[in-house]
Amino acid sequence: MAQHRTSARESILDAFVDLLIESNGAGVTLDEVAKRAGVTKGGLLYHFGSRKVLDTGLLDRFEQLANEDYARMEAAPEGAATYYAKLADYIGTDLERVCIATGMLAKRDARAADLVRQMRTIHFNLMNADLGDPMLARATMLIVDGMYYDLATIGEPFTPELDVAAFLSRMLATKSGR
Amino acid sequence: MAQHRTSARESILDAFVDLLIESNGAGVTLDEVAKRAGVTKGGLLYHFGSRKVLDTGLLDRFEQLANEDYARMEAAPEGAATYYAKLADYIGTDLERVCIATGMLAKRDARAADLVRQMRTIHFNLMNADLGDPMLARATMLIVDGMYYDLATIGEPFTPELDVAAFLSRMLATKSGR
DNA sequence: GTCTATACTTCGATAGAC
DNA sequence: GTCTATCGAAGTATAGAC
Repeated sequence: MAQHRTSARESILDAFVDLLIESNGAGVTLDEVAKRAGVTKGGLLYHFGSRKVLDTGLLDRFEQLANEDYARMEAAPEGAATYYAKLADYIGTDLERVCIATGMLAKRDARAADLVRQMRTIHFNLMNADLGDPMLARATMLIVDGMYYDLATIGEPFTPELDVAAFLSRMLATKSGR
Repeated sequence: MAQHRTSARESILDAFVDLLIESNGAGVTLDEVAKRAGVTKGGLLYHFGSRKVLDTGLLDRFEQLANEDYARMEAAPEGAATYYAKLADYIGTDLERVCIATGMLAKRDARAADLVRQMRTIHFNLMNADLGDPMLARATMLIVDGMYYDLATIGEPFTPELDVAAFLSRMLATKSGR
């Protein structure tokens, strides 16, 4: 039974992600999502039976994209830490968008919060395996996260911007001295 | 005209802060605030004429407590950076509570967002003046913020916990080598 | 100064037409 | 499969009694 890869469903999820990002954590209503997706609330509720089902649809998409990224990070020739620090390669991707949207959901959805926690743990483990120094892995992760946070929330790099590569050099230089 | 230091107003603000923290970014209603404060919604709306006025009341309190803390941080004998890194002295204070509550408001209130941004800038400037190294000040701030974030949101220190004092030693050791 | 009662709005969800 | 119409719950705000 050949069936259209139903794009209405995907359009609705796209609209949901967009609105979650734009509304910056405030509530996103089914009416808004339906309007943005070009359907009515009734139409939306045909595809996603309830608000909760819509949330779950987003989290499923997040999980898929995140898993793909873990694999890329682990296999990165430049190493997991350097891969993680390349914010320019992350910003603007579908993964980033779904990630932000999932973060917005995390306040009222336990599964979303779990997925975000799980992601942080996996990122740390990969960077630790790469650098072989838990303290350095931890510091690097915190710094990259913080820089991204400033970039993402304030909309511009905090002044002065930190050169992560230079920071890593400075930190790595201290390893031999222990 | 001696007038009671009207504590109903303060009780309402206390309840508002508590509920904002507990509800972790979800909506806090006037009914909930009123109930927690031991007044009715009508009573609440006598003291704070609208939802927006209640928000403003919280932000005024934040601004006052934050300004007091800036002064302490600048005058700290151990230096601004070390003062900033002492999370144990911050966690559990009224300042922390109001700070979290203000952060919750920042999503839907522009003034709250501005106050948070302003606080970050002041913290950075004080640490930079203390350390005399913008890159180190920036890294330290990001790391302390990140550790606090994990502590506050996940409820426990991320494993492994980073020793900020040791980190500062390692980083400061690299300064002479530039 | 604080409470009760209620009006108005918004949101999620259901029923049923098409 | 998508839309219209509408319900019920929850939220903010107002009017007026006490």
